[in-house]
Amino acid sequence: MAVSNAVDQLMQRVADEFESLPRQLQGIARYLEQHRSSIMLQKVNDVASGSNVHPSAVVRFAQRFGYTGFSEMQAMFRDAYRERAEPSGSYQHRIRRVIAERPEKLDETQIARSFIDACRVGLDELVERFDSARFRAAVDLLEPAEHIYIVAVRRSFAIASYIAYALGHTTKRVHLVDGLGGMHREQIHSIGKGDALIAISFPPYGKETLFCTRLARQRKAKVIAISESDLGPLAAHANVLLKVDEASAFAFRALTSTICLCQALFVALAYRLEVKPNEGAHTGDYDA
Amino acid sequence: MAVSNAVDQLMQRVADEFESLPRQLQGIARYLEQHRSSIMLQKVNDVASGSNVHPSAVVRFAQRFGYTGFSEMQAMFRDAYRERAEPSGSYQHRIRRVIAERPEKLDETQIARSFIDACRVGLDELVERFDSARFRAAVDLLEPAEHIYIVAVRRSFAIASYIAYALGHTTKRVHLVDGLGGMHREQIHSIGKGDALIAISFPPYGKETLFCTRLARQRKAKVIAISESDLGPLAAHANVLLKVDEASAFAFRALTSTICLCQALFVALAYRLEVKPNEGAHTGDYDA
DNA sequence: CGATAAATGGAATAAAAATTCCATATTTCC
DNA sequence: GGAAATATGGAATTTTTATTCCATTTATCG
Repeated sequence: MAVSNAVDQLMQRVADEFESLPRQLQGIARYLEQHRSSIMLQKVNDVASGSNVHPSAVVRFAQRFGYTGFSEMQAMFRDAYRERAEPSGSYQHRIRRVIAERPEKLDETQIARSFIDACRVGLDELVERFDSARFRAAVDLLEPAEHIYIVAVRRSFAIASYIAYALGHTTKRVHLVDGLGGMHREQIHSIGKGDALIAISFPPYGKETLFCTRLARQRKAKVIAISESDLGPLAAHANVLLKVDEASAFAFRALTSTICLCQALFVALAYRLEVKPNEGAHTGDYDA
Repeated sequence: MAVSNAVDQLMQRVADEFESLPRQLQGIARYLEQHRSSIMLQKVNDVASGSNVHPSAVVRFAQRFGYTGFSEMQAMFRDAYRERAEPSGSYQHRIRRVIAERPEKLDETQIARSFIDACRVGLDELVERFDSARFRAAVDLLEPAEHIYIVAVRRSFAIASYIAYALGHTTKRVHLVDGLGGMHREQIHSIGKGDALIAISFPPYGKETLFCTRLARQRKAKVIAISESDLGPLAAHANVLLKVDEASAFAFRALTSTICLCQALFVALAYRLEVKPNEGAHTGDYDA
């Protein structure tokens, strides 16, 4: 966790001066930041290749920040690593230490780590319990639908928001039932046979979400439900239910497994539809 | 995902054959075991000195275990470190290799598992690179603010949506800059000293988000930025920047690490404010 | 638009580091 | 105890890697 001061100091200075660096030196700066843990192992040519510059540019970069050359700057990364070469302990060891210590008042770092650890466990379980047949069935239901409706409320709305955004990369007609102006009913009213609804809800279930799934089913649309159990009220109205058992810590339930599963669902659908993604590609300044 | 790697295999063979090694090679064996985490950084002369042998003995040791020389054996230590230190990069490289090597159609299950695995790696990195000082600083900035503004667009909007929902559990005055009716500017216009802005954006950055962070800073509000790098445009206007390096698979970037970090941030704030959560508790049918 | 400064590409050179090969020492075996 | 095999020390050589220095290109400024 606590990284070496010298590397932090260098990276801070690099960040401070970034705007005023020539283009190539900016590229080297980005490369160093992305690969700071392995700079100590790389040849000047590796850094140059990775940054799309000539090795002499890497030497100039180092000299600009006060080192005699790449070797001296690299030695600093290497020394920093040596200082902390003792293993920091496995995940289990660290979590046991936190539990054993358990100070009466947790500080922010401990809270954050516990929360993140709980989320990691959640993802581990997501993999273990992954139901291939249901997942494939969900993709099968989404693929032929021209219109896809999405509904979720409050905590889960973030997921619905993302799915709507992601589906915007396809040519599906996407209807996000966001309840603007209290118009959940009006927004779902047009659903019908041949359409699909993605409904996301967890206990205590959102009335709006339940209403939408019931109506969708009545109208012979396909319902893909995302929830924590087959035993909840969503299951009865769903053609397929994808189960997510979200982790929780400090009484707050995570969303990581749900967003992960939904992103995977979208990626699988995109793959099926042969969508060519433009995320990560710089398309002017449209994405964020 | 942790595999018995080449280093473990070598060390096991060395252990098996230890008794039958000449005295000097035994000394090298001990040295390697004691310093396995830093062999990748050492010159053959360093290993020789540390083992009280001549460098040529180290070359002979390596050759005895099937390597052409010290360099080849050392490269194996180095590669093992790279797998651990940059799992995301290595994983992304691996998944690209899987895609490249399998021109046949991937099925949904493979896509889902790969995506989830990438997200797990992302969370592992979130823990490894967790910056306590920055995280605490973010909580310190949010705690005293009466008004908290949140801005993110498109893909990242899901995160903003969740934060707004979560903050609804506190008595903060929450302003979600959702751009309804094209009114980003109007929604942020009231921000001022003593307020806080949470801005979430990744390359390519949202103009709306950048505008809001600039204005917030001009108005002397505190800006908590969530982005992937100190070198991006958000950093210049942020009081504190929380870094998230999201995994991506099949050209789609995940959101799991970002949502996880933001949830941890909220939980830490809630703890600081001594908020008593009602999530997970059945309070009629309000939550979902 | 031209002069000047800065940035860049890259071959030549320098330095560092690994390996080879051989003389000598030590160990093993008959 | 001596011959043969193996181990060891180390200088010379080779290979690898970093740095220097300069020509060319690009950017900046008046």
